[in-house]
Amino acid sequence: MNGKHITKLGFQKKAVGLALAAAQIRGQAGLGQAEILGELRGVLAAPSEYGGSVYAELAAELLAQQEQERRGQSAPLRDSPLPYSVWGADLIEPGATAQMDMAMRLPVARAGALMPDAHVGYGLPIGGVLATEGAVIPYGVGVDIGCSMMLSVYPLPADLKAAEARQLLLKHTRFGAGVSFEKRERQDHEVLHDPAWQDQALLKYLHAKAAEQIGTSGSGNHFAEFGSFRLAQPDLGLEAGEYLALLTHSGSRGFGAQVAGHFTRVAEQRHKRLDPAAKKLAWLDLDTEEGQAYWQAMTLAGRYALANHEQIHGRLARALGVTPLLNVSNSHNLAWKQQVGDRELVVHRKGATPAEAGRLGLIPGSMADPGYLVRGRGHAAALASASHGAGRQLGRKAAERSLVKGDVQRYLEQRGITLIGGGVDEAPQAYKRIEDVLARQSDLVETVGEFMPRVVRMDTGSQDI
DNA sequence: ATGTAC
Repeated sequence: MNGKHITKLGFQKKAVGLALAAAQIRGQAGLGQAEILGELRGVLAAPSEYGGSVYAELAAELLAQQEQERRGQSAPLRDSPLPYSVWGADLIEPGATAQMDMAMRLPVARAGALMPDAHVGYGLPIGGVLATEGAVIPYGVGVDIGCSMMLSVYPLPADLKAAEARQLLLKHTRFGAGVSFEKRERQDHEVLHDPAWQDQALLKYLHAKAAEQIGTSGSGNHFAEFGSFRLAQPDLGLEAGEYLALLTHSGSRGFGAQVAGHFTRVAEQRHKRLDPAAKKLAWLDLDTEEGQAYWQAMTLAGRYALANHEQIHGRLARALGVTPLLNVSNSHNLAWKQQVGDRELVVHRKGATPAEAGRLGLIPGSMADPGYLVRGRGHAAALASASHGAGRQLGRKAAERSLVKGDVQRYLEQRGITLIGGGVDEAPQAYKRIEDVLARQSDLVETVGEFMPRVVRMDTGSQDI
């Protein structure tokens, strides 16, 4: 008798172990394998009849699992989507709108909005904002949980030599999938000592990876770049003018990716009868153990991602020998509990910047276009959100197919950009014009300052620029 | 996004 016999009967998750334990006891009582399997079949068919037996614990777990399934299946999709507001509809591909429509048909959906950088993603589109009640959607947060931006403005003129900036980035940042910091370079951080790591087997398991990778940047659209930050008028305690600044885009690395993967699978298991078109929008109820576990892991991944930025900025500030005048950061892949009207809802921002009234946020353009420090206006219909960047206008493969390397190189040269790494799939031409995107959301955020990249580091793409 | 499943 082993786990395979048990799972073959149809037992799942925790029930497998419980069934094995009960089978062992029955075996010791002298029953044969066939007899035990027969009894287990009986328990599976009618768990409520085995309350007082050796199978009591197993039966209770099965009943709980059945209840979970019923919950997930109790409310079907709405026939039509709840209404939601769209910013910059002329910039948004139909596929992204279709995904948002689907999200607004979920029984747990209450409100939503689509930002002008929106494009197709898994489940919820990138640039999608979705408020649910009592439930959280792993793919409503995204694969890179806590993906975020950080800006440091230094008390230095914006004339750092490109060669020096390049050396600093090469020495103090780490890019690439799977990369970690060398053992002797590794730094500790408060977040690694959070008691939450001990609360779940998954988090315990992922702690070592998190400790190895902290302070790294990863791959894809993540970057670290020196540039000039321009403040048109005095603000935030700074005089108007140009400053040297560092802008970074990073996330929760392998740790967050595995948390996302795990809980997405759990959510999909819970909603097996959900319309296949909404499969990637499977949710977890917050009043379940799993929902709470995801919330805890997601929150930890959000703080871990910001800790990555802190270490990147800490290393570079030390190397420059300066203390920043200003440090701003924001997550743009996360869910928050937020008061919406008279209810507390779960607001998912998947590639959307929190933009409550007065709150600072960072909206990057591309490796060769300006990014912006913005101040939120707290627009209610946008659930106090804005775009998280320019947004893709070409998918990665489409960019590699259609963009000409010489055109990309010329674009960088014309703007005086020094690039380390970088792939054609991340070329400026693969993104919407940041000016267009900002123009469509002037009622969501006001511009405070402009950051122009000068020396940019990214992971190497499959096709170098 | 990650480097492929506790």
